[in-house]
Amino acid sequence: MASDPIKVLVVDDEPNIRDLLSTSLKFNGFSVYAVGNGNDAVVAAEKGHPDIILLDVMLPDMSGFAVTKKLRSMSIDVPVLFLTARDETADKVTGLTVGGDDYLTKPFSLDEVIARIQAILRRTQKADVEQSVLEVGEIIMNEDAHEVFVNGEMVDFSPTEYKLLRFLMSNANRVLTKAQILDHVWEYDFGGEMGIVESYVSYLRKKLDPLTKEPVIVTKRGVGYMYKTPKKEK
Amino acid sequence: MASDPIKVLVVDDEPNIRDLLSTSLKFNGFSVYAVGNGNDAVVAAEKGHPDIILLDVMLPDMSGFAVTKKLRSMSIDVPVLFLTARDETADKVTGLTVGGDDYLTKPFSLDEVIARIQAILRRTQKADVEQSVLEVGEIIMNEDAHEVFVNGEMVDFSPTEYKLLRFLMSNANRVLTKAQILDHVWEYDFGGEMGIVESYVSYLRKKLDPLTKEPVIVTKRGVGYMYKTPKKEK
DNA sequence: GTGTTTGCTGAGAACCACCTTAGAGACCAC
DNA sequence: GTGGTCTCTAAGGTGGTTCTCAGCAAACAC
Repeated sequence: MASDPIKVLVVDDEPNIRDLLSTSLKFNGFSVYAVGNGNDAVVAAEKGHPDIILLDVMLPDMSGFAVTKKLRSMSIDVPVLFLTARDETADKVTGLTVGGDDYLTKPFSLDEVIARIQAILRRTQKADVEQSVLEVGEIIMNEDAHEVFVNGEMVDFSPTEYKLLRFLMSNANRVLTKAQILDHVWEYDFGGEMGIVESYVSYLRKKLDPLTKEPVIVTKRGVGYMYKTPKKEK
Repeated sequence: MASDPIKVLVVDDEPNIRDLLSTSLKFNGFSVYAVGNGNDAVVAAEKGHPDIILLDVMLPDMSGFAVTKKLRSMSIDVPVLFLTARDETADKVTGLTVGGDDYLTKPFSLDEVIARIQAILRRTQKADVEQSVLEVGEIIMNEDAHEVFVNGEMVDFSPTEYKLLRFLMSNANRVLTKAQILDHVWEYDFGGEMGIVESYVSYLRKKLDPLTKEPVIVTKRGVGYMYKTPKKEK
């Protein structure tokens, strides 16, 4: 977070998604510009020099692929994170993630978006982003390899468990409410109850606690959960 | 409290709640403007440039979500603290804590409102507010972690105990009547007796006094209670 | 001193938050 | 398909939390 903020261009025709992404990304320190169709996207990419583009595949005027093709032909090599509906993924997206590109299926979770953006920027070295290794307390999380080591021992996690742990770790020593956790770790259209957070915290504890000196995830009754490190800092 | 006062826009269709919040917030040094429906809220947010909005989810003309959506689409990124009825929480909460936003269920306590507002402003760094660490006398309260240290030793408190202690500490060396305490720490529709304040003061003392040199909560008979620090500051 | 008021505290009942687990169903790999 | 993993729900159990009450102690007034 030292130098200039990372510039993100968001391209999606659904205002809801656009606002959701804008709000979330801005809050995470990115500079965001959002447009709703392909033509505007090309213009914005040309003039705004974004560091990365979040690009919906289905746009009203032209496909997201056409947008990138146009950009490449203009020698604009900004990396792209495609957003696709679940059924578009298999056949269409394959082979598109050339270069540093990647794709994400809708509905996604906000924490996942941030993580993917940082992964792409790390790979393309276009900007200084957070380390790919997140080390907090007794746990080391390697974002590139998707591996977690607890006091030197590797532990397997399901995708959701991994995302939850990452969110807790990146907010170490701060209480997070179940609503916050739900909003960031689960997909944005999740319609279920907050009890699922309790379940997944339970799963994490079952795997983590046998390997740590003290419980790392503490319950703040009536408030939420907190990933706690032994050392106390301000 | 150095520079300009923090501007709060209150949006609620119930005049009682509006007055309650306005009075309380003004008394706490905020500059308050209150409206009763969504359209007025959008106009007020546009013209008044508030630092934060307290927004009821159920409004007569449009939902609180629609209001924020409209604001976001106008690139007005002011953080929002949603006010929801208890039964709305479960299904509707998803997406509320995106960005710097947060939510509070009705009925709430006034002290909680202040604390949440300060927490949001702290996170979004939109204004200079109090530190997240409240240190008064021998007690250190970390608001982010919801942890309290008494002379270096961590002490657990229930949510109500915590709120009471926070209220006493933030009014250190000032006598608070039981009625004041009840009004600020308990939910605004609490129907019980003031004896409960005595009970909770007793709970606090039982936990605090063994760790402090002298009692920190003193009784002013016939008046109320006071959190007392050894050194006296203005 | 006596009586009255006010505050303190422990006990207990009702409630609620949380933990854990089992299981149904979706999804994926082979 | 078939088996396995993963997600999510539901339900029982547990202990924490809230609040009331009643008896006792302390302060006060006379």
